[in-house]
Amino acid sequence: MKLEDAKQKFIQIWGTVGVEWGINRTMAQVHGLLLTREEALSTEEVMEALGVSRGNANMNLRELVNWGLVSRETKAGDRKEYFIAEKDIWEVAQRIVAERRKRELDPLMKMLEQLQNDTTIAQGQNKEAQSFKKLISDIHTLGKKSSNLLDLVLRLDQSTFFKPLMSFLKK
Amino acid sequence: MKLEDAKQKFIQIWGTVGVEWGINRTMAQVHGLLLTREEALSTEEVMEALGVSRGNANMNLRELVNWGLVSRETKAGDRKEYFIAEKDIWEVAQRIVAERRKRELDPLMKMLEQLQNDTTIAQGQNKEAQSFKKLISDIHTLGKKSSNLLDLVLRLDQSTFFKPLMSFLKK
DNA sequence: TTATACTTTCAATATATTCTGAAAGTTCAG
DNA sequence: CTGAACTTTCAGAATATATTGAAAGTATAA
Repeated sequence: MKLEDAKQKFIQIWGTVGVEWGINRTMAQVHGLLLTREEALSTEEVMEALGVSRGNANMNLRELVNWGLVSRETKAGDRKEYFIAEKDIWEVAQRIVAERRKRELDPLMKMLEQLQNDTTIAQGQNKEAQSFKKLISDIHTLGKKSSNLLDLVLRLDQSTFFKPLMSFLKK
Repeated sequence: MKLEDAKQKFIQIWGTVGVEWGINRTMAQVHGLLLTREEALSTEEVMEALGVSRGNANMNLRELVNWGLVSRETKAGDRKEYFIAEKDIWEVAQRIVAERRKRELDPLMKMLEQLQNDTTIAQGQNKEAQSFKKLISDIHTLGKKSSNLLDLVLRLDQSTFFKPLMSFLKK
């Protein structure tokens, strides 16, 4: 398999993975494309390589920059902007996890707390109300624990994670 | 806030969370509904409570059963099937994590391995090919480590996870 | 076996998401 | 300024996903 074909295949795989993770396909493909390139690419080059429109390329590049997965570069004597992906895959994973926690887990916790307040004030002590409160509380606790676990993992540095320092992770 | 309103709000929240996680809204709402009910509900009751069609209710209940989040029940002298959710939230989380790993992470690893083979055979030793191989290998390694970490977490029992036994997770 | 009670399927429809591309906006060299 | 080079926006079109509901399928009691 030629190198270009392999890169192309990787971009497709990355796009599919993105969709499974609830990220849009083009955004993941643009990310995949930039991961395979050492040099920064212009919007034009991304459009060309993936066959997408200017608007689409622009929007997804911006979103990748927002996620901290891609950064903008400029070249002297050139007005274009160029885009380059963070290549350290541990850094990439950390940013994705951090971003998703911020967007998904944190708001859920807030909503559960709100619901806990609303429910605590007005409920009687009947069995049905009790078990509903337990449900909310259990989910909240699990969310908090998961969040703490993510913190722990994010605080590990790459070498700690990659080298089998924790015996748990060996094999 | 009345208990019924609070339950209703919880179902909406759960639906929204589901969508963010890439699960369809109705499936998450049905799950939310069943989590709030001690007794098993029939398809009719789910249709009624959420205002969805028979086909939709049927399909999403089946999918929840596939995920192991809901089980079927029958009552003596009654031909209907009833559905009841697993209430142990730790069990719920384990099943969701296990299912997503099976559907998302495992296939990704397979595809990366395939790509590694394809690439190793034919590539030269130029710098570009080297860094592409490193990219694939880094992603593969990270995936493997993540998978091992998930295994560890799934092997913990609830009390280990919920009680602050691991000093890491305290606070 | 037949009628009834129930479950499942799936083509048509509705809804939600993503993409396009031309126009408007911005920046900057000259 | 002015215009060329570039970026951003956004209404409409295309695509993908979810839902409906009637018809077909299945199981059981009598």
